[in-house]
Order: sequence, then C-alpha cells, then structure tokens
Amino acid sequence: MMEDAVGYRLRRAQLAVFQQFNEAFAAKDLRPTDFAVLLLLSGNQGLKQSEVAEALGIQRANFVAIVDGLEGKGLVERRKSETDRRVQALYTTRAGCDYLEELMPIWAAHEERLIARLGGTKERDQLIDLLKRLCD
Amino acid sequence: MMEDAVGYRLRRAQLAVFQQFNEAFAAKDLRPTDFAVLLLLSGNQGLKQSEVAEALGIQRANFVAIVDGLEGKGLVERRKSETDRRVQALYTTRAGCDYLEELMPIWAAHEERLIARLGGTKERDQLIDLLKRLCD
DNA sequence: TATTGTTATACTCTATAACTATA
DNA sequence: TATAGTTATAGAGTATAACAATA
Repeated sequence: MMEDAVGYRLRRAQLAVFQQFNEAFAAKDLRPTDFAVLLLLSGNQGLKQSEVAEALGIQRANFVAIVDGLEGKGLVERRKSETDRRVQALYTTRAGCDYLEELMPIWAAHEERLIARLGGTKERDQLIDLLKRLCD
Repeated sequence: MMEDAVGYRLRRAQLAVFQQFNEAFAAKDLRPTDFAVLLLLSGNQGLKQSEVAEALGIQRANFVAIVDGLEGKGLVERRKSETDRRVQALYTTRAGCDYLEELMPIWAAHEERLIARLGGTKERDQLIDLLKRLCD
C-alpha cells in the first residue's frame, strides 16, 4: 500500500542514492549541490547566477552561500557582466576545472554502481525518462 | 550531462511530487510523513514506534515529535506493550481511521495525476520497480 | 550490558521579506 | 517600475549524544 506510493518510493530512493554519493565523495568534502554547480558550469561557462540556481531548483537567496563557498575554495569565480551590471556571470576557475577532472572518475564509478543496481544502462535510461515526466 | 545524473533527476522528481502532494492536501494541514504514518499503521496496528520510524527512514529521535503531533490531534495512540514495558505500540484511533478515509480519495487522485504524467499504470509499476532496486 | 523512547542540541535546507544597485 | 544579487531570519528536516526505564 504505502510501499507502492510513488512519492514514498522517490524519497527512499533519493535518500539511498544521496547517501551513496556522500560515501563516494567522503574524501572530497563536497556536497551533491556543489558538484552539480561545477558540472553544470563546466559545460556552460558564464551562466547568470540566477540561471544556475533556477536550473538546479534552488532559490536565488539560498544559492548565494553556495557560490560563496565555491568561490572561497577558489573553484568558481563571479564576474560582473559588462552588458548588465546587475548580473554576476559564473565561471569555473582553472583550479575548479582541475578539481572537476579529479571528481569525474569518482562520479562515473558512482553512476556505474547505480546502473548495476538498476540492471543495466537500458534500465537507467528508462528511469531517467520516467523521472523527467514527473517534472513538467 | 548533469541533466541525466540519476541523483539529480531523483531530487527534482521528488521535489515536484512532494509539492504536488502538498497542494493536494493543502486544506488538510497534513505533511507527507504524517500521511505515511497513518497509512502504514492502518494496515499494521500495534507496530513499535521504532519500527514505524525505521520503515519510513526516520531516526527514532526525530520521530518522537511526529508521533507527539499525531497524538495531539487525536489521530494516533501510544500504548505501552504488556510484554516489553520499554516499547510504545502505535495504533490509529477511531478518529484517525475516519480521517484516513477522508484522505484516501485525495491521495488516490494524487496518484492518478502521477500515473497520467508517467503515461499509464504500466509505466508507474516500472518506475516503482526501478526505484526499489536503488534501495537494497 | 543492550535496547526503547526521550530530551537537548546543532547543523543543514528551505522559504520569505526586504534591501541595494542597476536597468 | 522591475530585476539580480544580497542579507536576515524563521521554519523544517536531519544527525548525534546522553539520559531514564526496562530488558
């Protein structure tokens, strides 16, 4: 009954996956959100701060401290836009890129473990597809 | 890249589904966890407090306040076990059962909306199956 | 000694309103 | 007036340690 409630299953699965993520990245002092920011920026340099927040489902007010942390570690840089002095464009620093390269194999191994649990890449793709349908 | 990370997709989907749950139950002043407790107890009267907490992935220390709230509303009752005086056995009260009956159609409609988004009951069952595999 | 429920506490996450500087 | 970033703050949710009662 409860066992097959979609919301309940989503919560349990998310908890399990985040816990596994944190174990994999334990030595790196990095939260899932920090990794997500680095990964997102690496393919989209110069995104507005509010665009990154929006993309990750974080409110802009709460995103400030996250960027502060990454900037404090020297992984990310804020640059005021020339065309609109209100916006902060975000870039990964050289150190941020290097760090991300260290993280990628750990992340790949993490995803591989999840794929193994799911039964294969086909099942993973199915899952991603179904999860996306819940978000529109 | 980021878009297809399992953990990221899980988080976004869970956020969306919980938000929809809260909208559906807005008039009922009930959190997802409260509903989960009522639903779980309705099929398993007399479970130990710690068993319910464990089943829902909540630490027993944090579960105390949740039971306090439900007991304060008269929906759930603590009864000291006769065979082991340490344990609190949990039961839904008469009022709790009646209340749950009011909630069930709202919950059913909520699940129906999710099924519609997923594309059908077959897809929902697939999703549940995949999510369970992530939790072992 | 170990376990159940409990309290206290701290830390993270999330939500909201208001401010600033720009547009 | 409206928008991007920021600050402050309050509320959830979560994690940990310690205690009382009981086994």
